[in-house]
Amino acid sequence: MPDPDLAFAAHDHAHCAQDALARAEAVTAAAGARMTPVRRRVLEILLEEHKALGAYDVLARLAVEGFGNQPPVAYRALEFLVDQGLAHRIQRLNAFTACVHPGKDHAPAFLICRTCHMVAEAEASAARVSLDAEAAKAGFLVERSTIEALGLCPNCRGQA
Amino acid sequence: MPDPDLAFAAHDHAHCAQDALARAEAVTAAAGARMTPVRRRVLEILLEEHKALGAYDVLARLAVEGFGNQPPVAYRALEFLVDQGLAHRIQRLNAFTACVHPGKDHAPAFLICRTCHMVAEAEASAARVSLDAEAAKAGFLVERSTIEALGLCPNCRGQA
DNA sequence: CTTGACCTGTTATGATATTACATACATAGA
DNA sequence: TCTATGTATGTAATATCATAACAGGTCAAG
Repeated sequence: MPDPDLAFAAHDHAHCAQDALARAEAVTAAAGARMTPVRRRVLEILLEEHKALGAYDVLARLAVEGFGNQPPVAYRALEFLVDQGLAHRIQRLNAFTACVHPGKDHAPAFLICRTCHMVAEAEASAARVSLDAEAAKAGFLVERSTIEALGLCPNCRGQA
Repeated sequence: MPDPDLAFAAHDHAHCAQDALARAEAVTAAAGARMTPVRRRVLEILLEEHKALGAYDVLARLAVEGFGNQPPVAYRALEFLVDQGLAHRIQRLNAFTACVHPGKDHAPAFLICRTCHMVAEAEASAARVSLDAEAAKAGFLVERSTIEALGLCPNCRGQA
């Protein structure tokens, strides 16, 4: 993860989002998957901010733009994006966020600010190694793991 | 955590559960909290197996036993138990599991078997240290974190 | 024996997610 | 080009998870 925790830092977000979108196109092309209008639009919506959106929030946006307005429309597009590694599901929030580093094979930790609700990705490999090792002691084989932190982002810390 | 990953090992479960219950009484007494019939019963239900139960599963059990049969009855008892550290919420499952080590101040990782659905607690401090450090690099202050692993428990690995 | 805090129960509703089925589209093979 | 096949989308209906708001009951401190 070359640009850690981008989300909290001031950055050219238009560029950030456009870059992620371009990479997403490349990723799906490489995987032989189809980046359809709904899917692209959902990704764009998620990319607008470094926050997590609920499926119904996304759905509402889609509906006014003439896409379907039933839950499966949103859930399917979101599932596709998650499968392709273009978005992540935040368990703690029952919500979804665009991946900032599409293309990289990664399983990040998420830093969720309880005040401004921004969500950043953080490198999680060290934590995962510890977890896998601890699980191995019990004979448990970890296939996937969820690591999410709730707390205060640098900006909100300053204000408190 | 002195008896790591108890859940997956053969053990005298009646004793395990009874011990947890006894400690729970001690914990609540020490906290000046009330271990009422509903709350005790919910804890007992959770202690019957090393699995996670949804609030509505618990509620159904309560209802046939003459307790209230509306969701808040279960959610309130579960919330109480979680607050007291007597139960944990498993985010990934939207479900709850009894704490195996009540009284110890701990924030474990959870090992969730995708086949038999058993849930074990594992030591998470090393992983937490890594996570906190990584977050600190971004200026993020971690207040609480969720670490959950999905995979195969020793028993189910054997069968695969 | 009353007051105040807390617990329980109920109604109602809100929020999140999936199943099932019908229709439309895209692409590879005849 | 046509058409068969897999895949994507749209919709209705329903399942699952969770909370707000309020009424009544219990308990223990003063």
